[in-house]
Amino acid sequence: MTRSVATAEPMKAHRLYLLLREQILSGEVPDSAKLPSEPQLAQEHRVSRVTVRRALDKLASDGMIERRPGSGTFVSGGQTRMPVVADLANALTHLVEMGRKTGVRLIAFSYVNATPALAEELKLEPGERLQRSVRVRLIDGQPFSYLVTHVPERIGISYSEADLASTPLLELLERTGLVADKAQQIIGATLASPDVAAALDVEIGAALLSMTRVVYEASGRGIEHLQALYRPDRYSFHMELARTGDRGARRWTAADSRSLTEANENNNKKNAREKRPPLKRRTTHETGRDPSET
Amino acid sequence: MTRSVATAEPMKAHRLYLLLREQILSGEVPDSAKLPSEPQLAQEHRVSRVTVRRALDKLASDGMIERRPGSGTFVSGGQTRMPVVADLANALTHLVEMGRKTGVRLIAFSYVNATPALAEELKLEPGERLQRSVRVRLIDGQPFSYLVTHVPERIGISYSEADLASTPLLELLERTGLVADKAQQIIGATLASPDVAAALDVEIGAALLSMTRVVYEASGRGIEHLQALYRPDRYSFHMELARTGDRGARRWTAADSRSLTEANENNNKKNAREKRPPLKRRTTHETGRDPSET
DNA sequence: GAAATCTGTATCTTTTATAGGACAGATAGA
DNA sequence: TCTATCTGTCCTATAAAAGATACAGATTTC
Repeated sequence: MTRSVATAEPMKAHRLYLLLREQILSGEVPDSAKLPSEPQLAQEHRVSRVTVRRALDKLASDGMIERRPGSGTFVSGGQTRMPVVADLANALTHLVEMGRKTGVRLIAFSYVNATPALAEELKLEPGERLQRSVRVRLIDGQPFSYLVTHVPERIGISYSEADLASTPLLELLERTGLVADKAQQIIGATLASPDVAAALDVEIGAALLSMTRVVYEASGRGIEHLQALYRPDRYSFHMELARTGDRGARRWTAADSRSLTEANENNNKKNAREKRPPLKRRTTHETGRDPSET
Repeated sequence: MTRSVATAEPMKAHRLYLLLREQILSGEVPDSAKLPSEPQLAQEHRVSRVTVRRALDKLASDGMIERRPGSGTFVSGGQTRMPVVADLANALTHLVEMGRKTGVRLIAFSYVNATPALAEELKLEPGERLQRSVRVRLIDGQPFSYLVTHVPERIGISYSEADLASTPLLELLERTGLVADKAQQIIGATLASPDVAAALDVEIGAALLSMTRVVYEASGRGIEHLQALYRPDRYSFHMELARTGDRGARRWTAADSRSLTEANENNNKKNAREKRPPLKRRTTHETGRDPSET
């Protein structure tokens, strides 16, 4: 229960903007292709031309489209997102090796009581003390993931706040002698709430990839609960599958992998955004701070 | 370029509604817990109480919360979503075995020219003819996925429109003697555009899980391009991971799996929604139809 | 060169989401 | 019982998003 709804923007226009933006970025609308005319868009989307116009204005100021009076509106070149790093199996360990600068911002750090849901997932007693931390990961200075982790207090005290801002949590855990044995991941999707929207530098209603991961040690007790939110334009899950087995019992075997997606250079144009509301962080009793990136 | 933006709803209210809904459904706010008071919510989220009220009204009409004058607003019991079926590796083949009734609705069927993006992904010539089909999968009568598939024409003609409405595409392909060799999947997130929103029976701005899959035959040529959109409350990707290897070279090995999520029964209450706009399907030149479920 | 179809621009109106109060009735705790 | 704190209701005011319309200038097409 910490979040806030704000922003007063032309809504229909903004929606249309997000939609078109997506279609362009995803390559659904080819580069240099001509968009439907404003009246057409207006009709198709059941809004007035003024609204369409507002959406296109935004796209134009993002440098994503080019408007040619008399002829039409066109998609600017080089818009399609391209996956860049394919990072096998786990984490971002390889990113560094690949020469990308990653960073972490510690946003919040506190100790809380386990909610029933958390306790159940971690297989702990309800109400048990947990260390809660909120971090944002950056790649080349750009935020791409928002991580909320919960770790049993007895484990959490073995490392410092500063450690969190510089070292992957799993590594910290294993340093303390704990052995991660198995884990469970669930991947879904959510809307960006205002605080994560601010942290990830996305619009408030934007779609985010979400991953919930619970790591267990051999004894079966949970040692880490991670709730991660990713910017889908900067991070996505990739997997290569191979067809194995004979007919009748054919299967796909997965070689799971994740990958970062190259941020679109064009989007940095007008992205010195106007609206960065005076959002109040740490609404509850979190002792927050913003350590420098690593 | 077929989509429409519509809907005139209280926006901030709606956003707040979605947010709270999520927090409740995800168990972030425990069952039977007391929500912050209306004035509190108003302050935290920087909106007026009227707006908070509208959001809560919606939640209440969904049966998700219970309001007790004088004391507060409480989360109704049995809200947390529970995963039900864990379907290993590929597809939904196991669902049937598990006794769930699945169905397919064929929404559109046509032949189109490959866009550059499609051609590249499928490793075909740009402009090549493709069979395009749009389907919606149902589980127990409830839509959970929206599938847009593209298949090279020469392959597509080997089965009928009716086949599509009754048989999984991959099976159809392999029936024709084609051998799927490898595939690539990318999982991300998107916003629901009006047409898919209608098809999946979700709100228009809702977050959707998206998966893009390209299947190749041994020769390396693409034989299927699938763009799938999932309702995250009904479908999500699950994976169990095991920690393998010694320290220094430890890895997570994945046993990929997906799972369906039990739909929340409470939501069927007022879900005879008012607003189901007279959306026009098949905006382009698609010959559509709505075959009965299988 | 005329017609059709674009985008650019400007003005005016309608609609409505949101804010901000005031107040009654219910409930819980001191 | 008194007080503080809820939700339930009703009202008005304001800001602004969205719609409607008309027209100028560019471009393409025939």
